[in-house]
Amino acid sequence: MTTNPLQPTNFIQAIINEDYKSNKYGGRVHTRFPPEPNGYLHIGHAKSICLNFGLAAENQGLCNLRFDDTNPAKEEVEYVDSIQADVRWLGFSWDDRLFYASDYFDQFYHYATQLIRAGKAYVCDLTAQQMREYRGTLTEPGKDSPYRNRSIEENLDLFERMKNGEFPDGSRVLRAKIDMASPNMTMRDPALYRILRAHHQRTGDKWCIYPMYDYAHPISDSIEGITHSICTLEFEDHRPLYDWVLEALQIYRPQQIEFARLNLTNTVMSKRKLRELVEQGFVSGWDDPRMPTISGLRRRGYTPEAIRDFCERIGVAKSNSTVDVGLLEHCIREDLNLRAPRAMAVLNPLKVIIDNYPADQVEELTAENNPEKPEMGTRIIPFSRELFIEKDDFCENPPKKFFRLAPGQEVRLKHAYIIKCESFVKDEQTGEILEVHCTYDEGSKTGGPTSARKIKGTLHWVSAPHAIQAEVRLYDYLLATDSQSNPEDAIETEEANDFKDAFNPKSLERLANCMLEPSLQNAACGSRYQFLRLGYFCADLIDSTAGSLVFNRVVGLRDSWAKAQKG
RNA sequence: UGGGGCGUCGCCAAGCGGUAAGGCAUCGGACUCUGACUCCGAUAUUCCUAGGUUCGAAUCCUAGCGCCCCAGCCA
Repeated sequence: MTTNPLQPTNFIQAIINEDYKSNKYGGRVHTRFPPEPNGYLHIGHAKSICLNFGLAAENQGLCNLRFDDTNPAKEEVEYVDSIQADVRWLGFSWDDRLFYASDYFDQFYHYATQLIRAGKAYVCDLTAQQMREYRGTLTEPGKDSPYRNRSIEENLDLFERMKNGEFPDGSRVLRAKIDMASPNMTMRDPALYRILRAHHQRTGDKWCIYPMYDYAHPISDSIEGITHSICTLEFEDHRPLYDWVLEALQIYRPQQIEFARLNLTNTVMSKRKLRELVEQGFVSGWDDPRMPTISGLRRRGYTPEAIRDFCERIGVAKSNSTVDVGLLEHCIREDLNLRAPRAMAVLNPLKVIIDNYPADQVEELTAENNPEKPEMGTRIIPFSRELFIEKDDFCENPPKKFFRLAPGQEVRLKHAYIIKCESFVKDEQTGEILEVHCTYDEGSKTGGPTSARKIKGTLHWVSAPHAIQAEVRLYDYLLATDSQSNPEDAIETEEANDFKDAFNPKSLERLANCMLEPSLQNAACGSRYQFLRLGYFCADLIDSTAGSLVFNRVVGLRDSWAKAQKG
């Protein structure tokens, strides 16, 4: 109970504030997150989770987790487990309020008989095909089912026999008696119960009739004392039915509020499409780091904090929108910049030999772990005569403003010395640069007498004899469409018969021969680092082991040089 | 030609009759032993269009236009 309404941050909070004023729910705020356990949660669900749990928390209210398990044909325990893990990982708690719509099956049944007694529901024997024909079209009214005026006694008898398994699947349904001529298709005597012999993961074979969403949802909300039942826009047309059910039953009435679901550029967000990617092998699973699923983002290296921040920044409204994935990337960079320790890793190694450095000498250099946070301490990095630098950091014929290594050019090695490129060895057949020879300025070591010299470029590097070889996986967008410059095309491609035509064949690039600084040897699975000048990387939760490290690139650092080169 | 929604900067999004917040992106510049971070500055005389009401409109009225959703015994 709050006495000072919050400054509304979105239209739903504004409604809550109004409800406080009118004392609609006695000052209570009670929401729920009601996933159907038929797939993995994705970033779109995260928006809903943050909204529901967030609104409850900010208004000193409660939020339930409720599985909408009314269709056993599609639902599996694997999904209920993953959903709970994901919600928890995102940082939300439902305490002891974990519910299942199936908890209420007896109650639903009882209420249904009540509707029949009130003359508001009837058993209909029309086939699915016939029902479709009787329903009419968007512009023409439907016509009454010939079974619409059965007696209450007959309906009661038939419904009970439906429950008792006396009729085959699909042979009859229980329907609400509303209005076959309603301009709202949802109100044309919608089905409330169907006969379906499917084993339910929680109720087993107790039932052979299962309630429909439109019937089960309002009652579940009512039973749980939900105040604000938040759902997505496509249910707007269902709101009159939601209200009708509760009104007909004369039970407590929550209010349904709809908001626009999240769409993200360069990816897909429907469970159907995500499942296709998984089942047809486009990705390795629901948790493939390219997937916009919570488990995929987690494996990629995203933090719950970044995802929550993202959900706050995108806002909540009713207009269909597609958020630029760049905002998500911004959120994880901002979070990891402050938290991730730095390390040096070379993805595409090029040998550098410091000709005037003693062959058998090894120095232990000190490097800060995070310049943003001195309290994160320092670590030791070995330096020796032979190093690896990034192939991209050397150029035989450098373009203007190339502040990296090139013949005759000087560059600073991070935490170490200033070196100068004297010569290089090139494979004349392939044109590949094989090694680069340099000399170093002995006094230029970090902290040394000539270290303050102005040098434009600083490179990351790894001591060759000390380097740890590792695999690094670079990810790009799932869909290659550039919806920014050509939104129409993107939508067409994505919605085409086969959105997979837009699948980005370069969405995964594996680099097996990367060289890491030795401090990374004990990187724990899931630990995140900023590889200097490259981006943020996360030791893979599944494939990385001490003997064979595997890092995923969470997101690259912003790169104004690359951008300038392109433009 | 039915019903329900939505239309404010490239992408999100505030605004609710008093003279266009903020974020992302973009473009300049400063700083820099990460071309990162940070910092400074720029960026809608205009709110889908056209009329109208008003001293005053993105906000009210009228008429259009555009986009999304609905004809599952899915959710």
